[in-house]
Amino acid sequence: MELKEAQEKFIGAWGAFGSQWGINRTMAQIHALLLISENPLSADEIMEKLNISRGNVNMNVRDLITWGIVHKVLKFGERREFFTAEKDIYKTAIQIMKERRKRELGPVIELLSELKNETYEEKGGDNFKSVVNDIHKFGKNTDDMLDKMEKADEHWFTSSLMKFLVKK
Amino acid sequence: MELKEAQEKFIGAWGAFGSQWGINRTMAQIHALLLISENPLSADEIMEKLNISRGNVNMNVRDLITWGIVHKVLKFGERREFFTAEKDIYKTAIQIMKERRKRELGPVIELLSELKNETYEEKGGDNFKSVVNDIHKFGKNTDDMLDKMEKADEHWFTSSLMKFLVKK
DNA sequence: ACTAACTTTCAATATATTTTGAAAGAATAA
DNA sequence: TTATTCTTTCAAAATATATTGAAAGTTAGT
Repeated sequence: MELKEAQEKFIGAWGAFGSQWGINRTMAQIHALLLISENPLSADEIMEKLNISRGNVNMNVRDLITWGIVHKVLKFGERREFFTAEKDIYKTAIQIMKERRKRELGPVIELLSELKNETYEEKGGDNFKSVVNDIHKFGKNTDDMLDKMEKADEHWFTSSLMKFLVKK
Repeated sequence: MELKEAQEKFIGAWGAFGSQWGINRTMAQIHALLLISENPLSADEIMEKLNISRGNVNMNVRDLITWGIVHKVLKFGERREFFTAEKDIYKTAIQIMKERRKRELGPVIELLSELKNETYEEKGGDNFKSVVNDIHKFGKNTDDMLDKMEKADEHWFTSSLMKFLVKK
């Protein structure tokens, strides 16, 4: 196989994978491209390699930056901006979990707390109350776990956690 | 707050949450509705409560069934089918992880193995090779972890794992 | 076999999301 | 200041996804 072909397969797969998790295909592809590039790339290079418009590159790169997994790189004597992705896959995964936790899990847990503490005039709704309680508990557990993971050092995940879980 | 209002809030939130994770809003709402219903519901009841068409209910319910988190319930003397959701939130979460693992993680790991074992004529692509290796390793770890979780008993997650992770 | 009750299918339609590209905005250099 | 290079914005267009509903299919009772 040619290297280029392998790289394109990788980018395509990463894009497809991302889009099953609510990340748009192009954003995931840009991430993949930056991940495997030897050097930071300019907007023009991304446009060219992925065959997408300038506006599209700009929007998705900025979005990746807000996710904290892509960074601007300034080169001396160059006016343009270059972009690079965090290469440590562990850090990247933690960063994504951290963001999703903040953006999505947080609001849900808040609503569940609210519903949990609410009182109702009517009788019934026992199953509703118990489901809300259970999900709230589960959500809190998950939230605490993610909190711990975020605060843990870089290799804790693969060392302690994985050993605990996998015990090979 | 009225019970009904609380329930609608819950269904809405669950739908919004799901759609950020690649699950369509209606499917997530049907799931939420079945989750909090005291009794199994018929297609007509789902149509009515969520204000959606018969075809939509049918397709999404069937999809939820293939995910293994909603089940058909037959009532004696009733010709229609009724549907209910697994009420144990832990089981539901494990089931979703199990399915996603099978459907999405599997294929990606397979591609990564393939790319990893590939040999290239050209020089270079060192970063590409190392990224493929790292993601492959990470993917395998995650896969092993999920495998362990699936095989573990029902309360392992909240008991052992959570205690290990959270240590409150 | 026939009918009534219910379920499934799927082409057409509606809705939502993504992408484009040209114009406006910013930064730097001359 | 003015030109040049690069970045950002955003309305319009393209694309993708979800939904409808009527027709076809199925099942069970008479």
